[in-house]
Amino acid sequence: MAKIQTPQPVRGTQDIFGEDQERFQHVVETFERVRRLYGFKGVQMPVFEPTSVFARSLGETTDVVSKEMYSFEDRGGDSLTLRPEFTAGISRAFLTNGWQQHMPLKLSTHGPLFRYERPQKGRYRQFHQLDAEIIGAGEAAADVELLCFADQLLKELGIADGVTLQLNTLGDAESRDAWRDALVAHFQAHKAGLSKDSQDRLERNPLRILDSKERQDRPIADSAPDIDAYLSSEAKEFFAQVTEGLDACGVAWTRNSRLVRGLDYYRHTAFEFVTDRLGAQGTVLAGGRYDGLIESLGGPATPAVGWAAGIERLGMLLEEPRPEKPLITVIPDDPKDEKVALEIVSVLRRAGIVTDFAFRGNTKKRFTLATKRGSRGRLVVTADESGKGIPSRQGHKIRINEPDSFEQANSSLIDVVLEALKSGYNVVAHERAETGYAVDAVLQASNIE
RNA sequence: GCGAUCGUAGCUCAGUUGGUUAGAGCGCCGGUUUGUGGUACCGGAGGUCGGGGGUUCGAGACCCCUCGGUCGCCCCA
Repeated sequence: MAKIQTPQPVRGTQDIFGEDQERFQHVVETFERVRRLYGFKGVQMPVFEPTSVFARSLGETTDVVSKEMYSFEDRGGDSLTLRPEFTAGISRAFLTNGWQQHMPLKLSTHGPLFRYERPQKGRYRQFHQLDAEIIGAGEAAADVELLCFADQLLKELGIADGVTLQLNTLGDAESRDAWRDALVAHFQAHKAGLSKDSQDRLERNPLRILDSKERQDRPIADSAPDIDAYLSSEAKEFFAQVTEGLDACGVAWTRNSRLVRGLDYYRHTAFEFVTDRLGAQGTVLAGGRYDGLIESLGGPATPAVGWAAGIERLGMLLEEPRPEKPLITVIPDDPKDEKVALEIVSVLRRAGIVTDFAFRGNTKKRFTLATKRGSRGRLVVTADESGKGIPSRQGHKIRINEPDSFEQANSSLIDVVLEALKSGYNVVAHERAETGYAVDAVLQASNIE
């Protein structure tokens, strides 16, 4: 028989399972909880959009657009792109749904994004982000609220230690353009001293030379003019309001005048929460103000701010998550007892008890499984010769034990389980078993049909 | 796209300068033991050594190509 080649996953994709899945889930659940505290509405977006949505808003010359997008033609001949980020799609939705009426609109979402990049740890071709945006608010208070949200999220995830908020302003459109011209002039004058990468950047993305890691670029980048000299008084005032607001909220920040954004649409506030624990993938949450974006998509001039955070990266920073364990495993003592056991399982689950049903193998195997899954207690269902048990069948009793507490039969777990069983049965009798670390009980159906 | 490094059982890895039937631990399956089943002991299954080509009497080890992982650059969350 010819052996067929097993399929490989697509490069840079991941199957998230076990502990990774628990980390992922914890990040998303914490995000969902905190965003409600701040009054952000959830929203779901399509995973693909017309290519022009991203091409126009991100800037044609950016790396993301020019070489990292998953773009394809559909059967109707339209060029579509798997979303490489959230902001452009949300802006498009804002326009096509007439969400102007809800301004200022606070939105949040999370889900998969796609970028054709070289995979590394914490960087995938299909990756996942949290996202928060405030659309239609030009006030610095919107920036402050968004940053407080981010700060609280990181704190509640327990990863704020070792993470610093770096803050900068790119000024309004005029400030930014004037600064950019000055930078280009400065770098042009020192072009010969720049690294090859940075010489390329001079054409495409001169702002990026500022945070170059190339040693030979540092003196030139460090001596480049700061934005401050080019800020209009309005832009200066705006940034001051943001920093004062952060101080009022108790959010720690540091000014990084070398912090810039890669995408064209950013104005004013730019920020990154950075950790030193993830190597080259140190940025854990980043964003800024993008007042020009919606206009560039053909809409009315609409101020907006937002951020995004990598779920995988946040998950990697989390403390060891405690695994999900069933509270109790129900074990029929004999195949004949399975139906009754299932009935009990249903009653427990409906009463809110996390219950596992051991359905494979002999009784010993079922106990082994209960141990392996880490359930705190076992509930064994056995036939009861006294005939006092669950009516309409021949009579059953249960035995509950908790292996971790051999000495204490009257543990809280046993009480909790007995209490839950009362929602479906009358517990007519229960007593400590002869072995000393278990409780036997007889159940009687409480509502007889 | 560039540079470095790695790829042996389901998992983590060992396999000495190329040399007979490729090993261990954990996990899995079966059995014995045990205080309700933790533990301990015995046995078993499972590998075309990422894939393809080459050098050689002989390759898991050497060479080339290719596909993946990891780290850095680029870019970015």
